[in-house]
Amino acid sequence: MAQGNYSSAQTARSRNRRGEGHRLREELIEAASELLARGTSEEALSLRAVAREVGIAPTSFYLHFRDKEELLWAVSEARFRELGQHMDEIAARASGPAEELRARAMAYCRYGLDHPNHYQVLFGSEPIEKARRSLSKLPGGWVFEGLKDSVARALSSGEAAHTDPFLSTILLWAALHGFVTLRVNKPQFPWPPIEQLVDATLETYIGLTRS
Amino acid sequence: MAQGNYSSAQTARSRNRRGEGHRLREELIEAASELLARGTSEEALSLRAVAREVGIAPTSFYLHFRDKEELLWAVSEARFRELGQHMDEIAARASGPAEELRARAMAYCRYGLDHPNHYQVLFGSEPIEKARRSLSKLPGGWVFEGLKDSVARALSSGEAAHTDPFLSTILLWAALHGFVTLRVNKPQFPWPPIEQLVDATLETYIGLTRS
DNA sequence: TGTACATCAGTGAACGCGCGTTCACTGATGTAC
DNA sequence: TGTACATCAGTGAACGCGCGTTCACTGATGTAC
Repeated sequence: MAQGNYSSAQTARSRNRRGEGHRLREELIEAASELLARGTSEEALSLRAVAREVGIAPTSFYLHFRDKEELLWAVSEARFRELGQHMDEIAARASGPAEELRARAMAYCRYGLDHPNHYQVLFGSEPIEKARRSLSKLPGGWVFEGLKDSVARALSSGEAAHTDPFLSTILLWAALHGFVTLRVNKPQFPWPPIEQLVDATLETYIGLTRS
Repeated sequence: MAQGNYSSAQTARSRNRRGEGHRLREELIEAASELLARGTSEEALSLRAVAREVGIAPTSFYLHFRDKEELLWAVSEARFRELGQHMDEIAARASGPAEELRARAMAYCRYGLDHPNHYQVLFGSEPIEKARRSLSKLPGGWVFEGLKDSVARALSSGEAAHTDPFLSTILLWAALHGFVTLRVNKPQFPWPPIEQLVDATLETYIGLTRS
């Protein structure tokens, strides 16, 4: 009897109860994230590897996703939620708009440096849907909006109240993105501590000075 | 008679003359670059596709490279040279340190936006050799050095002569890198013109004002 | 000047692998009667 | 309470593909004598 051998799965999987087939969808998303976290690149990630990780037959993948793109879309939704929550939590502990913005910026960098392959899914590849959407409907757009609000509060509480928050946020975002991705991709470069880079950026762009 | 069919090659290739086998090496580098320019991603690039493009048997690849990594290393050397020359040429036409720095920064962005997959090879992936090297020996390190010199000249000719050129160059580089990669990866985002972003960056980091 | 030969530049068949995707199928379980 | 059945959650065999890599080979050409 030639039985399937999905040996990667930790526990022999038992099928979901009737009406709970959708749970497999979440399992697939988390398995894909796990493989990414373990070092598989977004491009190298295969459906078969994800199925193996979950402990199902390769064909069962199609019960919940049309293809890899649809899976990665779902992964990015989940990871964006995670990044957003992470930033909100850290920011909530800060006192005052300046510290909050700094906390948000640092949380963003930490997430990218600690989860480079998840970060890559979020910001390092073209999303599937090319249709134009409003900014907040864009995948992860609300993370940007959260940052922008924080920038706006910091600006209006400081000396640079006249500066355009939208432009400032773009400049800040691009800087943080640059720090994260270059540091990940060029680890041999003599990088200063990330805090120094973030502080220098906030100081020059937003006019924040370290308290 | 079953002959190999390397149909991708434009012209039927004739073998190199004795003592000129090394020419195939250059052909392979340029073929790989061409495929990247046409949209194949760095990861998806295959030895067989490169061989097909050149018009040789897949096995002939091994006459000049051990594997794909070695090929990509050679591609990045060639493309770094190209980027450096491009920046130098554009900078040479500028008048004064401020305009020269602006020209360099814009040339960097233009290169990245016009050749996203080449840019990806240069700055978007980990190089093979992990050994620590001096900055100028790092692949493309001299491009950074050129930018740093330009930053230093602009700084000392302006009002911010006290600022550290090394740190300023890192901040500038990361900002430019962020503009390029985010714009490429998130084309649906309402980006302002690249010139506006670069000018705003130079103004805040280096203290340049648009003449 | 003629020829044997070494070398150089590349070939061609073959391999095993993992992949995405298809198709018809299975077997447990909840439900209608 | 018992049972037939529909449905749901997932299986398993099979396919063709392109890939990296191996190995022994070929055939043109320059060179030594």
